[in-house]
Amino acid sequence: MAAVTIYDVAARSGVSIKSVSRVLNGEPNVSAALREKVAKAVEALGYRRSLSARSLAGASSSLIAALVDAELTIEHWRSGRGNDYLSRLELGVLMECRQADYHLMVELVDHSSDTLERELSALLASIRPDGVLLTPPNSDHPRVLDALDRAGVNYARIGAEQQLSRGVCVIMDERQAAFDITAHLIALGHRRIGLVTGPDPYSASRLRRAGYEKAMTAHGLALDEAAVVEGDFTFPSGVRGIEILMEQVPAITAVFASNDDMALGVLQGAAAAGMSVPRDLSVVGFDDTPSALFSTPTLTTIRQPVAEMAAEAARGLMTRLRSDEAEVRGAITIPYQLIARQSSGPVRTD
Amino acid sequence: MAAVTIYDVAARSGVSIKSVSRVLNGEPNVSAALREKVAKAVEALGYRRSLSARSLAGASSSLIAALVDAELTIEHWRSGRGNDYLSRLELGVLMECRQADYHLMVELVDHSSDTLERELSALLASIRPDGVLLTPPNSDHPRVLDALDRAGVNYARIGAEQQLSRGVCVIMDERQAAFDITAHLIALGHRRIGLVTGPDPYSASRLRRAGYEKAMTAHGLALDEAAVVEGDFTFPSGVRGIEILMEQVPAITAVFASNDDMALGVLQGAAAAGMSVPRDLSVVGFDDTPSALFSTPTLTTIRQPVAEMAAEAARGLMTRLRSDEAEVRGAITIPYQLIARQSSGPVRTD
DNA sequence: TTGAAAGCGCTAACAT
DNA sequence: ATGTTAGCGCTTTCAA
Repeated sequence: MAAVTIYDVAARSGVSIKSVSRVLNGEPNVSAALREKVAKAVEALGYRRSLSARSLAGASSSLIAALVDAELTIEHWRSGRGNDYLSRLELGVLMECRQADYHLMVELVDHSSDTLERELSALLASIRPDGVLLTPPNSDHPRVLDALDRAGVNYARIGAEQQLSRGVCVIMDERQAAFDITAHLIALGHRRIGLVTGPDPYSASRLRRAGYEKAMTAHGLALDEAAVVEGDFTFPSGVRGIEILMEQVPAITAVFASNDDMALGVLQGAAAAGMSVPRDLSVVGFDDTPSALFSTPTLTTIRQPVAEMAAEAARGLMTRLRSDEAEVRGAITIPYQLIARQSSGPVRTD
Repeated sequence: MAAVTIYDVAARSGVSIKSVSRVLNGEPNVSAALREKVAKAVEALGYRRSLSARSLAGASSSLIAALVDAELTIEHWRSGRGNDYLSRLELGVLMECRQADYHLMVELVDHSSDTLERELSALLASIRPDGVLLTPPNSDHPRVLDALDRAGVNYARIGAEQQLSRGVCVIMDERQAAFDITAHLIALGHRRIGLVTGPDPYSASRLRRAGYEKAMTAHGLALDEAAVVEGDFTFPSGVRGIEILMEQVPAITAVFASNDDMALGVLQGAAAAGMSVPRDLSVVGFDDTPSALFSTPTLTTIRQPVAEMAAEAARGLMTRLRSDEAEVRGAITIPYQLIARQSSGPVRTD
């Protein structure tokens, strides 16, 4: 079971280990004959370069570390749910890693820890990834970015909002998307449109609210404080949201929930109150989670191409790794899509 | 930016690198004073052992590789969906890795490749994980197991069915669960119960079908070939499933779909056909995906504690790694839960 | 175009 | 209880 090493390959092909290394790395100045000999020996022996030896000796580890928020993860773990966002994200990254021959390591990072910097630099010192992939909320966390900068490691930020010149940023125009979906409701004749926002610390919450407000005022509609309630991105908070809204704004005909889970809650709350969607109430969400397709009625929402964003981020990161931080470009914006389904319809005029 | 090495720590604390190594690894025969000195130097320098150096020099890499099916992943990636099962699984593993100071690497493996063995041994030769985590369908793939055995690497198998003495197996009693949920329908008075199965290659499909059949015959109900249709675990195949069933078995009053996605499809198909669930038709699924809670009506199903299974698998694997394969125990069976929601009700008797 | 030799930062025998 | 010395399997100078 002794592993096949570069020495075995060198011996079998009758060349030096350096030559083998050259062939393996596709370096120039190697004769075709030598290349051929080595390739044959590699094939015959089933040789594979050791990742750890390579990262120890060389400058690169071929490792991409995805830094996932611990708190969020633990919460999901507790409730026995998966994380659709993360799952899609990982799929995207995985596909790119496979192509570019990188390996993906998934690490938990507690963004709310007060020893955050220490933990991060410890992690980086230990695994020495070539690049780091940041997911929300870490992608917008200045202390995280600072720590990575200090460690001198390249990173890509998915769904970032601020300081978009730092790292490879891949974003979606959340504000415009929220504007669009609100405008969609207005186009259907709705005037009294409620909003169930997400928690304020999330940049997504703020941006989506801004888009909603912009759409309202752009169409000459008044902003009504009573028509806005704050949720926490969970299903129950959506149920509560619509209950409050119905009380505060009895004439309400449409609701924009800041994410699908809450929109689904709104759907259920509306049903419980005897309202028929979309006849009595139009409901729209944001994210296009799988459930948006399975709900009754199916949910009008914004599709966020998370996997694509992640793939783009990974690609950007790898490009940067290759070119040694040569090119510095701005954020990459990925297009979203407004998916009109059954939950939104023309305002009732009886 | 030069990395802090064990030599730096040794120099600062005035001891040899071996002593530092001893302290770091918690080896015996170290005086408290020395331990103290080293700890201080480590702290002061912010020293972290290099993963690659450790795995190169030592016998262990502190790496767990999760082998995820490429085909399945690519399919999810194409359709822009996440994979709830995998997501939950990963959460469970991640929590354990964090505790035991292992790192998780996620790798795609194409179980249908005809160079499967080569790819696997190449992967193992390259990253040299201490242990491997197998997810379905790889966890039941003899060629995969053989390749891992040949490489001499320990593995845990999640959701395995066959040869449960190989590796650390963590399973759920799918057959019994299917039996239970079928019996649940029978107890509600249903006699004509349809089954939408999953694809045959999946052991889960076969086991669930077996449980269904056992429950039927155990309660003196005839097995009707026409009441069984094969789906492919997707939502559309559920829609098609109920369409076919209604045609083949007009008197049908209940359907057991082999997973939730298909059950949700059945729900939609039934609604499209003007049937009210559960008044006209009871529907049950399997998995308890998030959507099961958001559907209208909410879905009666079997809750599979995937995260727990994965955590248990990881724990078992790590134990085995520690004890050098000392203990050989059988499969670990994790309890499931029948969750009765709105989609199943007493048979209509008018 | 090719090769020899010196590390990379650890662990592991083998002293002491 | 502590230290010395080899490697682990590569990449990287530096020579030839």
